[in-house]
Amino acid sequence: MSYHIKEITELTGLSASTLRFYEKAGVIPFVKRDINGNRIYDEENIQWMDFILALRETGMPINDIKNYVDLYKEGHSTLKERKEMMLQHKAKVEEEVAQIFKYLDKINYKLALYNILEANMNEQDIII
Amino acid sequence: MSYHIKEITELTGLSASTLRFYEKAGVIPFVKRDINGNRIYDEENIQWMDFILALRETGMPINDIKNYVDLYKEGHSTLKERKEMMLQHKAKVEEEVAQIFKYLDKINYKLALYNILEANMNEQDIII
DNA sequence: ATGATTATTAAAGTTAACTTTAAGGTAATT
DNA sequence: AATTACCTTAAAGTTAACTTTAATAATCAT
Repeated sequence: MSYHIKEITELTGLSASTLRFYEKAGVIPFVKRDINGNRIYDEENIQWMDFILALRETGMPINDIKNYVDLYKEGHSTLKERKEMMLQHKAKVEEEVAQIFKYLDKINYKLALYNILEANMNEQDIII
Repeated sequence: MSYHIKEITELTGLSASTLRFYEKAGVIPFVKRDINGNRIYDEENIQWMDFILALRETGMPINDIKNYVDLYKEGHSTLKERKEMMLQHKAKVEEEVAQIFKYLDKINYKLALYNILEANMNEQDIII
């Protein structure tokens, strides 16, 4: 199965210009063209995008993703390097999530205060 | 206790220019000045910053934080509105964290593949 | 065969969140 | 008295990640 850019925008939620931008930035490799020069995406492209989006959505900069893709293009000799990149990225994301939980605690504390304030205000309504 | 900007950079990890930028953007309210016009931060400022950083580090845009601070300045009549903001932000952050976990699954899957590939390569080393 | 839809490119524009620069003021140290 | 270490402002510059624009081309439906 092969798809034109419009179908990929619907599938990924990315705009056509973003898809072109990513391809030019070296993030989406091996996109073929039809006779008119229009992009044609196959299953392999879609699988790549699925994974690349996981990297982007977890905060990996596009230039780092490009570096990862470049290593992939070089072949199996770069396997260890790519694995190392993934391990480091995973560790970074997990650290960030741990931080977010700490910050969520502060937000929850604030919400608890709001609830107490609200309760007190209701009491006054009754007393006065 | 009161502090100059240098001490606050050490305390928060934010640069002096970022602190000035935040203040100008309406994110850090009620910062006083000494006789020479230099900023003086007190405990209340520091507590605010601590909370404001929780909002920023969980992805709230600076302009939204400014709106929140503006509501706070308006007084207790905006309590419900502020609570609503916090509830929505909390929900958004929790949704984002849930997404990140899904993406981490994909990264872990990739890592599992790398481990299998590595194991197979070692086997070949032994056989050949 | 004409208008709508879809695609292409290169280049310029946008936005958020800062950072840097330039020009200057004050205060303590040597 | 001069150097050092702070601080101030306004304005310009930076970076990442896109988006928009402009000019052009192919294909499809009426």
